[in-house]
Amino acid sequence: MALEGTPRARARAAALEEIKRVARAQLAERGAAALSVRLVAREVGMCSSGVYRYFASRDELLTALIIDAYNALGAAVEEAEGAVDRADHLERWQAAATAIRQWAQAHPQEYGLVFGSPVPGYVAPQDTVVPAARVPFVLAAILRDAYESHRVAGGESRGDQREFGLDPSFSTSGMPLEGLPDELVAAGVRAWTELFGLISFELYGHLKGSVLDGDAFFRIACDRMASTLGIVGVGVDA
Amino acid sequence: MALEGTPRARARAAALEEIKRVARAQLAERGAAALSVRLVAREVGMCSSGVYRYFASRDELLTALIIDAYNALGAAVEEAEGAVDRADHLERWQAAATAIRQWAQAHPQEYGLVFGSPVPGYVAPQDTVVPAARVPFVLAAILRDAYESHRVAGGESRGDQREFGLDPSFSTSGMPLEGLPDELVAAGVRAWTELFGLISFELYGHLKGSVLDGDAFFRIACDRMASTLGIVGVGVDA
DNA sequence: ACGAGATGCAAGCAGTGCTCACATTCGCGT
DNA sequence: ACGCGAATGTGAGCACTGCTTGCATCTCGT
Repeated sequence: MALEGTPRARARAAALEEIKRVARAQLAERGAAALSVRLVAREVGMCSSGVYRYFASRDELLTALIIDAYNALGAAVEEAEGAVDRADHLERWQAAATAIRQWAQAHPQEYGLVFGSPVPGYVAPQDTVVPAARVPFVLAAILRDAYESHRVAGGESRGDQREFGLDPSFSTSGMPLEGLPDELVAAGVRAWTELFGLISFELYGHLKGSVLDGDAFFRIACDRMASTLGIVGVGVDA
Repeated sequence: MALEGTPRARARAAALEEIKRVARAQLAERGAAALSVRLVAREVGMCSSGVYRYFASRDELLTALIIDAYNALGAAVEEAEGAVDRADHLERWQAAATAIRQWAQAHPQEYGLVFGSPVPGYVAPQDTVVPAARVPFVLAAILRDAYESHRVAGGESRGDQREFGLDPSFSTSGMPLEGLPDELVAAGVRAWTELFGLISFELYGHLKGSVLDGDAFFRIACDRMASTLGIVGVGVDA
């Protein structure tokens, strides 16, 4: 990992990382709209136009930060979920969900960059799809493991995902969802959206006045979601 | 309604509305970040500094648009839900949910302004809370009506909303939720967040690759939510 | 050792939000 | 009916932005 490539390439990579580091700091404390190339340049110690040797535009810099954010969130979730007994599916679900929420609260601006309203004419480049899939992948794996550990005869995928509005290529495109009943996959997607809907609503203050103890509400909500998905704790029979 | 107040006041109100109209148009086609006071001023036909007689800052103009957006969404939902047989709770739920989704898709930028990531240091002023409550109010009323029409003995609120993380003042602050079991109120809040989470995810492209037929998926998801909340159609016994 | 390409700089363009001193104009109280 | 004061619109200007371009410089691979 360390010191690979020519010195030139290493210097370039270092500068790139330094710019992103400074940009991330400014993003965190001033918000995405206030992120200024000139300010970043000043703080990095170079002329504003120098940054354009590394990022063709402000948008491209933002895109880099988005990809980093996806990866940071993905890594945090993978680590938290990976530290749990594989057989305790409920705890794995709770760990993953809690990790998402905690990361969001620790990095609200980066979270907003990714899951908030996209900036004006912004279209997500292809580079984001792999990092973006890391969290759904973790959640899907929990769902599949839980399903397989309590599998009962029948209830297989009936191949009519379209009835649920699902994309037929979804279950076969790397996501660990093969063989799961469509109904369950659809419920999983619903839980996924609820998870992020809840976290976003809480983060953006829409729950002010209705939810007082965000921790408690979130924990219970996750419990209910897991229960709906047939995800149970260790030592519990289906 | 028409022609109230002094001529001055009417002229001012007209100018205010005209500015908001133009701003809303620009917001719709260029996004919130690109909304420019100078451009609005030009299009309205006055010098850029003139608009500052009406809005103290760009942020204040945006806030006005946010309030209008809340009210437009609220009105759309109220109208759609109000056109349904009062006794058909399931259809009322579907109508309200569908109205939210359709409004969001018809006004993505305004929706994003309200439910997306808040701009940098932005804090929602108090003026937004009443308009913001219109949609939750409609949903809560459906939930209450459904509950009361199938009420069974017991299951009342036990007064320990805190256990669910709920705000004790929530049920008694105008929202039509008095007397509902805490568990049900909590489930209602969850459905509320799922609804907006789903709409946001779809609108922002996070479901690309998993959901193919958004209409179908949304309809089924709403069905399941309603079912979880005990909201059933007319002529169905509890 | 040298040449080429990568890197950084300064100046500049067009645009932004916002302020301020200045006209004008309108309408309310007398 | 009239005059004064407030409300309204103007234009210049400040400090900032993203981004481009021509030029120098410096570094690394051959």
